[in-house]
Formats: sequence, structure tokens, C-alpha cells
Amino acid sequence: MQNKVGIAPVGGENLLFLTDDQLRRGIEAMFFAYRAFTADPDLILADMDYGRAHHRALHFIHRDPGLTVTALLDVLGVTKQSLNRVLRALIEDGLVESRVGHRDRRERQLFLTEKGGALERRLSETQRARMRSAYRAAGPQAVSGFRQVLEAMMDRDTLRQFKSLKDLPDPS
Amino acid sequence: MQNKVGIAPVGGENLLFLTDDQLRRGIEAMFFAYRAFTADPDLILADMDYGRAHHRALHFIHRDPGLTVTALLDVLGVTKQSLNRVLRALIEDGLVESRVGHRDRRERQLFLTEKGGALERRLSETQRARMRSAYRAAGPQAVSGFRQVLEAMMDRDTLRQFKSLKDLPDPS
DNA sequence: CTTATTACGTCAGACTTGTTGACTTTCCAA
DNA sequence: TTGGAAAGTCAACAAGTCTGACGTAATAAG
Repeated sequence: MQNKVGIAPVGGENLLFLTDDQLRRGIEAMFFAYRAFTADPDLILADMDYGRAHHRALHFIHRDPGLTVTALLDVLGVTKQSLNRVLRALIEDGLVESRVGHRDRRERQLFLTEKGGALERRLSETQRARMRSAYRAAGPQAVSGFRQVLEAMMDRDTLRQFKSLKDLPDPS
Repeated sequence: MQNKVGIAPVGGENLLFLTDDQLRRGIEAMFFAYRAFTADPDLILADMDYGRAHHRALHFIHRDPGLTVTALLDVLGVTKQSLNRVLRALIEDGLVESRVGHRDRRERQLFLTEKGGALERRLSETQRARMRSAYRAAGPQAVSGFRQVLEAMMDRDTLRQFKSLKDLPDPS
């Protein structure tokens, strides 16, 4: 079951890093890094009545203004009932605006209000700062590897979703 | 606020990758990759009455058999009330054994039973398989960068915790 | 020896985030 | 005009987290 040898059975390269122990270290690094990664926004959100779910909604509405509820549902991978509660709170508090779709009027298109944009910036800036610092410390080559491994970890559908995310049209 | 230029103000290197847009892509990659990363164990756990919290407990008991409840609390970063519920279920179901500490009899030392070890292996093997495949696809240099960036993202205490984790004495 | 502290366990109550299932409303399209 | 898709709503529940309070046992400190 376990690979005690530390050399992959096939493949000509030096694959010492594929020992179970090295893989376990990678798994643990993901666990610890993700916790650190979410720590800063969580601190801000804890003061308000919001949680991580609200942050995620704000993030994806910011990066693709006017997206429909279904599209948001898709990218977040939760049920509409779950998202609805979050969205309702954000709309009631005036952070998100829900407009009737102009092509298909059944659809709702979501936009951040000025207030919503302000909170999104405040949240994402802490996360960007951490990421920027990590990128700077590790260097360009490491960043490239970081991105390569993360993408290779995604399943087909997730990767497709990730790749299809458009660039920000207007970095406000 | 936003860095539209795309070149870091200081630093002689090519720091194009530090634009806000590149940082946002990194943030999203973390989000999607972490979701994929936990998907396989979650599927297995869903069948039983267990969740991600049980998996984490099994993982750290496996990697450091005999650790005390306080030590586990520390590494997981949750409250004892939260952990207690998880631990009680695992002990009642015969996956974890809690022995009175031989040095300090107030302490409880935690061990996996054979049954617990079997589940831990089943869970971690799916995660290792994904990580192995990602590592193989990305190559050794990318793996090195991946690890560097993840470590650079951790805060001091988390990094200290991560570094202090011992290697597995007996990869059973 | 008495007292304080530590480690652990437990009970109660709350919140966030997720789930299913059932139902209504709206509205496009055949 | 009617069927079906998109969206929203309500109810009930579960996992996992939290805080606060309390009890017990064992060690450490005085």
C-alpha cells in the first residue's frame, strides 16, 4: 500500500518527491496555508454579521458584474437555498443590487453597490496583501510552480470553471 | 489603491506577477484547488456519520500517535468543546483509543485502533493520489515552488507548527 | 498539607453554512 | 395557451464552529 522506497515505479525523472511522506507534507501545507489564507477576511467578517459565504459571493459578483444567480450558484458549488439566504442579507443591507435580466427577465443580474464594493475591496485587500507578500518572498519561479500544482489538483470541471473566469474588465 | 501598472514599485526583478489581477487569480486558484483537494475524502465521509473534522483528527493522530488532547487542540486550532464531540464519536466507534498518560495522568494520549488506521489510510490515499498526480503533472521544480509559496503564506505561529511536525517514525 | 493550576470532559445555547424537499411565482418559447 | 425553466420561499435538519459555566482528577506550588 505505502510506497516506502521513495522512487516512483515508472518515469525516468528524479521522482523522490513522490514518497508518501512528501505527499503528506504537501497535504498538511495545504491545510495550514488555507487556514492562514482565510484568516484575515474572517477577522473582518466576524465583526459584522457576515461569514465566509458572504465574502465569496461578493468576490465573484465583483469579478463578473451582472452575472446571474445561476452562474454564481455554479461557480460557488452550493445549493440555491444556501446562496439565497446569503444573497438576501447582502441585498437587504444594500451591498448587492439584484436587477431583472434585460435579455431574459426571469433571470436576476447581480451587481455590487458602492457600499458592497467598498467591503469587497477591504476584504480582498487583506488577502491580496498576504498573497503579494508570499509571492514576493518566494519569487517568480516559485509562483509559477505554485500555480501549476494548484491547477493540476483541480478536476476537469473545476479547472474549466477556473480557466473560463474572465479577466477584470475594469479594475476599479 | 489598485496597482494598474503591473510593476512593483521596488525590487529589481521582474515582478509582473504582482499585479492585482495576478494576485486575484492566485486567490481563486487557492479557492478552487482547496475545494478539489477535500472533495475525495468528503465523498467517503459522507457515507458514514463523519465529516471533515473527523478526518483531520484521524490524520494528526495517525502522524503523531500518543499525542495529547491539548496538542491535538493546538494543531487543529479549534476549541476543546468542538473537538470533544468529534473525539467522543471516534472513540465510541472504536476508531480511536484514549489512554491515560503515563507521565502525567491527567493527560489523555490518543491512538488509532486498527479500524481507525484503516479508515485513515482509505481517506488519505485518495488525497495522496490526487496530490501525487498533481505533483507528477507539474514536475519537481513546480512542486518546490508550490511548497515555498504555501509556507510563505502561513503566519509565524502556523509556520512554526508546520515545521515542528515530526516525520513519520514508522510509515505503517 | 493545603491551595492553585492544569488537563480533560461535559452541558447548555447559539450561529453559520450547508443539505433536502416541497411549493409558488415569473416568464420565455414552442 | 400551455409547458417548462429560472428564481425565490418556507420548513426542517445536520455538521461544525463558538462562548460560558461547571465538575473532576492530578500535578505543582506555597
